Amino acid sequence: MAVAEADRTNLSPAVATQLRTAQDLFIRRWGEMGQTWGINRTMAEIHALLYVVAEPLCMDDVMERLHISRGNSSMSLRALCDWGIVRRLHKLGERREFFESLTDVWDMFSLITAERKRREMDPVLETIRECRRMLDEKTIGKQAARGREVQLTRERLAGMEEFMEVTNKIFQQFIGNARSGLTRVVRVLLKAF
Amino acid sequence: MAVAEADRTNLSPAVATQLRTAQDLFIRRWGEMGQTWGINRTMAEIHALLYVVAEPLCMDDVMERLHISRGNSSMSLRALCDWGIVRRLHKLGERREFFESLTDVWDMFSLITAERKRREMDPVLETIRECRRMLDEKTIGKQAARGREVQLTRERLAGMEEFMEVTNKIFQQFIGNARSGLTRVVRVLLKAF
DNA sequence: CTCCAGTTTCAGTAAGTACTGAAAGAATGC
DNA sequence: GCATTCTTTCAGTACTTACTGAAACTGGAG
Repeated sequence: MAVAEADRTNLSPAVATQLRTAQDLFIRRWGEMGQTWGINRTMAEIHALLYVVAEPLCMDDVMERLHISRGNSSMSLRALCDWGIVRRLHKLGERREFFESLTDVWDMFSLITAERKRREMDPVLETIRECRRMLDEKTIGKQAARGREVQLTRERLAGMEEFMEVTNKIFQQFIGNARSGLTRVVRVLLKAF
Repeated sequence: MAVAEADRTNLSPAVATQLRTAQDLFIRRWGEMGQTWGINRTMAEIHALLYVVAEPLCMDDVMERLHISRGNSSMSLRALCDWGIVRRLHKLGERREFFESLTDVWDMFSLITAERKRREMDPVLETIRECRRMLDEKTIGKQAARGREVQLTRERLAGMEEFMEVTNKIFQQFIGNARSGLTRVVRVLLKAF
């Protein structure tokens, strides 16, 4: 149990409380932020917990600490593992499984970015291309393609496509490069401006 | 009315249908994407509509085109204006108001980025700093601050703070620079890697 | 095989969010 | 002043998403 583990350390009760308070504050805020970015609160909280305690926890630890049900823990932990930002961990001689967060924030960011790009940006980009195809000369004829309204819409679609392609390229730089990539990016940027 | 306006143009019915189909497809996808990023679907759809038709529309146009109520239109349009990505527009001799989207995608991105940074990242960063303060030597004493668990949590919080500070700086570059800033960023990046 | 510790699944429900429609409020013109 | 046209607000409701808890499942030990 986590309790037994806590006992191993020699934190005074006052310090232990302070530690927990600080962790809880972080967890709460992280959960709130997740929500506004389209990540469900509990999932973000579990992740924050695993990240901030910096030690593998089992499902019961998570349930107890965040006051959530077994079912919820199970599903959320699975989702976090699917994202790749949490790992399952077998301790030798232990029957139950433990979970730990990735350590490196930059790696986490890379994983999340890559996944969201794939899930949410790529389909939009594809749709925009399809919309443009529906309005190009080959499809509706040269005459029609010159109509004022068609022209306007075509321009807007083109503008959006260009934008998304560029942001895609930026993401591409982050993905795979992770920490080294990002810090390099930042160095370059801060110098360039 | 928008109908009268459409009549002014000489689109064949077939082309008009095709145009509308393409626009609707874009609007739908944009709405879906918005949802997954924590923006409500209708708001994203209204924005997509105003952007893609590239002509000012009045509230009734919006209601009719997206099949939403007057109340919903009113609130969503107000929110879009608050974000600054949609503008109110008076046509001379017209009683009702029209709405148009910003034209430049890069400007839109800047506005949204700035606002989300302010609303969602800054408070988190402040919280992390507060958590760190709760666990520093001055607050809990030198001895306690060296406890294993306290150390671990402190390291994690520090890692996250560093990350958020760097991403903040990147955002900072975009905000205000908008198009020129971003394209410059991209050029630099593509050269550097 | 059965038992048991641990995990997953999922129907039902609670909580939260978005939307409508009607009523109140503004602004314009007579 | 009143009538007309357009906009906003908000209580009530529909819809969506998240969560629980119990039952089903899994795999190791006896």
